[in-house]
Formats: sequence, structure tokens, C-alpha cells
Amino acid sequence: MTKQRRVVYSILLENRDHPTANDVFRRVQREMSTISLATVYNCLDALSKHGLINQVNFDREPSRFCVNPAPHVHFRDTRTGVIHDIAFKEGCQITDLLDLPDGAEVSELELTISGDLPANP
Amino acid sequence: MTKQRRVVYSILLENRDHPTANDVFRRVQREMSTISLATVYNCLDALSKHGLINQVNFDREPSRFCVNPAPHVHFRDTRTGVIHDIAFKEGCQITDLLDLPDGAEVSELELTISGDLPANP
DNA sequence: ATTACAATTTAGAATTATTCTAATTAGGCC
DNA sequence: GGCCTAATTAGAATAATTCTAAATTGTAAT
Repeated sequence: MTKQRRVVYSILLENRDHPTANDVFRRVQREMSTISLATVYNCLDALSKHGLINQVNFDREPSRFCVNPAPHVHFRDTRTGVIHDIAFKEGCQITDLLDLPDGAEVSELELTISGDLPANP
Repeated sequence: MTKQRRVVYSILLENRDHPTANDVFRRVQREMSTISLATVYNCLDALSKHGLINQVNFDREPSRFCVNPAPHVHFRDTRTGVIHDIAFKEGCQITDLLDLPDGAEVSELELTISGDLPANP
């Protein structure tokens, strides 16, 4: 854990709005003006590899980053663009619903959903 | 449906191995040597928009294209790199497993899985 | 047929998120 | 302090995709 990684991580914890690498860069710059974009990428990568954060991809848009450690999927509200974390219902295994070949071992699983959320009154 | 779109589509039907746009380009060139890469992108986009094919994204790798019209998800065998179509079990709705907010309406859903498949003897 | 029009294709340039490179800096340990 | 490794930095490079503007095609009307 270097100073830079700590700052990047704390920025992510501070505002869990699934920022892009560039968003993170701009936020981190405010409190560590000498940081470089490459470092932000390095940090995000390191944090990802150590399982502290998740990299979230919607189609081919810029990757976004998520500090939620619990297993969950992502729902993008097409009206607002906001990405929501969606948890699984109790004791549900997505792979139970799939016709996976015998012996298949899942190591990574990414589920992204786009749709409309009812307006919040 | 232009000549180019027809060729792109037929190439995809011919070999359902989830090729990238560039793969498609190279294959199409063999029977229509004047086609351009931009056209292949245009065609893939047009076919996608009309629901004839699906664009498949694994993380930030180049997009791949899939002619399987049935609802399914994608499993990449990490050993061979091959992408397999995985169907849902009878009458299964993935969203049933999720804690979606009331009234959420799903318009798109992409599920990608990476893992190991047992070696085929 | 010929013209007119819109949509598509083409070649190449432009874009952009991300990765790479090489040099510098920082931190830990003797 | 000096040494060593890993991390950071700035900037260049990469690569998939998109954009642009000109040329082509197909179609419908005259």
C-alpha cells in the first residue's frame, strides 16, 4: 500500500458512484496534485488484483470502478445514467440457472443490466 | 440489406466462433476483396441494431459477434480461449434471483463468465 | 433510359481509453 | 548514509473504434 494507492482507495470509498479512471484521477488530483493518470491506472489495477475493488464494464464504455466487496451485479438506469449495485437474493446461485457443461468451473462472472428505474417521487 | 451486409451476415452464420470485427473483415475480404473495415463495422452495427446478431464484450477486449438468436450467456474457457454459448435452463429468469428495485424494467442484460472447462478426452 | 435522391460504402484520418517505456523517486533494511 | 526493489511519473505508443468527406449504389419518378 503506497500513499497513492491509499488515496485512490479512499477516494473510491468516499463516493461510490462508479467513477471512471479519469474521474478518479481528477478527484485524486485535488488532494495530491502531483499524481499522474498512469499511476491512477496502476493503482486501480493493483487494488483490483488484490480484490479490494472491482472493474465494471458496460459494453465498450470506459471502465468504472466499484468498492462494493459483496457479490453483486450492476444496473444502469438508462434515464439518469446512474449505475446501481444489485444484490442477489438469499442463497441464489446464478449458475444454477444455466446449462453449464458438466465440470465447468466458474472463475469470473460479470452481469450488467440496462433498463429503466421508476422515477423517484 | 445490402450486398455487404449479406456477406457479413453469411460469414457469421458460416463459422459461429465469436469472431472480432477484424476477424470478420479478413474472412469477408476473401470473397469481397474491396470491402473496407469501416464497412464491416457499419454492417455489424446495422445487423446488431436489427437484432440479427449480438455484440459480445469480455472486459475491454475487442468486441465479438454472435449469431445465436436465442437468449444465452457467454462462457470463455480460460485454457483454450474458446467462447461457448450457454443456454438458460427451462423457465429460468435471471432477474428472479436479483434484488431489483420495484418497477425496474430490464432492457438489456449481458452475462459473461470465465472459467475452466474439463478437458475433452 | 435518365435524372434525382437518399443511403451506403470507402479510404484514411481522428479519437480515446488504456498500456508501455524509460527515467526518476520513495521506502525499507543493512 | 548507501543499496535495492518496487512504484511513480511524463509522455509516447497502441489499438479498437468512430468519424469525415467523397464516391458509389440502388431505387423511384419522370
